[in-house]
Amino acid sequence: MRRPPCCEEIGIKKGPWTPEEDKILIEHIQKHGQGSWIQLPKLAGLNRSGKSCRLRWINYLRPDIKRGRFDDEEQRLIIHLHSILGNKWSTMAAHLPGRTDNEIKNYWNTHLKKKLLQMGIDPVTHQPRTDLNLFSSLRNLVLASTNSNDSLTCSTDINALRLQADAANLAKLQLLQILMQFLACRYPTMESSSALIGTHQVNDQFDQGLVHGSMGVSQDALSVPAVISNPDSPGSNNGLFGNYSANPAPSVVPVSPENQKDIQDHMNWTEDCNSSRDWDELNLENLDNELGWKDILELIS
DNA sequence: AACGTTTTCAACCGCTTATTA
DNA sequence: GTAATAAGCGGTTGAAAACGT
Repeated sequence: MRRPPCCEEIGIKKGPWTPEEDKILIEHIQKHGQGSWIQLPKLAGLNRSGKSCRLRWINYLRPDIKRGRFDDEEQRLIIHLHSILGNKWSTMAAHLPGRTDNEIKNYWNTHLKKKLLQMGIDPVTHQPRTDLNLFSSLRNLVLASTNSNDSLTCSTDINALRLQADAANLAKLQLLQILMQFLACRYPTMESSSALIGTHQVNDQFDQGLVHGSMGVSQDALSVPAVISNPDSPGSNNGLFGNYSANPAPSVVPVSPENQKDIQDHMNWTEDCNSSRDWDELNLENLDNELGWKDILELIS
C-alpha cells in the first residue's frame, strides 16, 4: 500500500512561503476553490507540492483562521479534550472553531504540557505525578501561592487569579500526600500514631476537604466541563482543571512512560519505599535553602 | 553589545485511511 | 478483491525570535 515517491515532487520548492506564493495560492483558491490539491500547484503556477499547498492553506491562509493567544476557555477545553482524546489534534480542532490541529498541537507541546508538569500533573495520564521532580515544582507552586497576592495584585484577570489559586491548592494537596507517604514509609511502625497519620487517613482528609471545599479548592475547578458530550455530567464548565474532578482525592499514580525521561535524573522515591538508599538520597534538609519542608507543612496546614 | 541557550511555531515527513478504477 | 492514488493525521525538525548572561 506504500505510495511510491512522486516524480513530480522532485525539484519543487520547500521551506517558508513567500508573500507572493501566498497571494497566488489565495487568489487561485478564491477563484477555483480547493479542488484537487495534487493538481492545484500546477494549475496555480506554484512550484510547491500539493501537500505543501494544502498545509499552507489549512494552517495559515484560510480566512476563518483565528490567530492570537488561546484564551482561558480554550485552554480549559484543550486540556479537557486531551484528557479524553489524547493526541487526536484534528478531533480537538473540530471543537475549537478557527483553530487548526497544528496550532493546538504546538500550543499543547509548548505551553499546556509544561503547565501541567509544573503543577505535578502528568500530561499523558492527566493524573498527579509521583516523581521527585514533582517535589520541587510543588514547592514552587506553594511559594507562588504565598506570593500570589503580591504578584497578581495589579492583574484584572480574575480567571488568572483563580487558576493560580486552584493550581496551588492542588499542589498543596499532592505535596501533603507525598510527605505523608514519605513519613509512612520512613516510620512504618508508627503508621497509626497520632503524630504520623497513615496515608488512608490523609486521603479521607483530602476527600472531606475537597468535597466540602475546606481545602480552598474552588468548586468550579472541580466540576466537569460541559463541552464534551456527556449530558449526565453535573456541574458547570469552569476552572482550568475541571477535568480532574473524576479523581477528587489526588491519588498517587506512576508517571507515564513518556515522562520517564524527566525523572531519570531523580530517584524513583515513591515506587519502593523499602529502599533506604532512595530515601536517604532524598535530602530534605537541602530544601531549607528557600523554603524548608517544615515550612511547607505549616503553609499547607 | 555579543554571544549562547531556550522557546516557539511553520513546515515537512512518513504513515494511515479513504476513495476510486 | 486489489492496487493505485489522494487526503488527512500526528510526530518531528529547524529557523527565527526571545531570553539570559
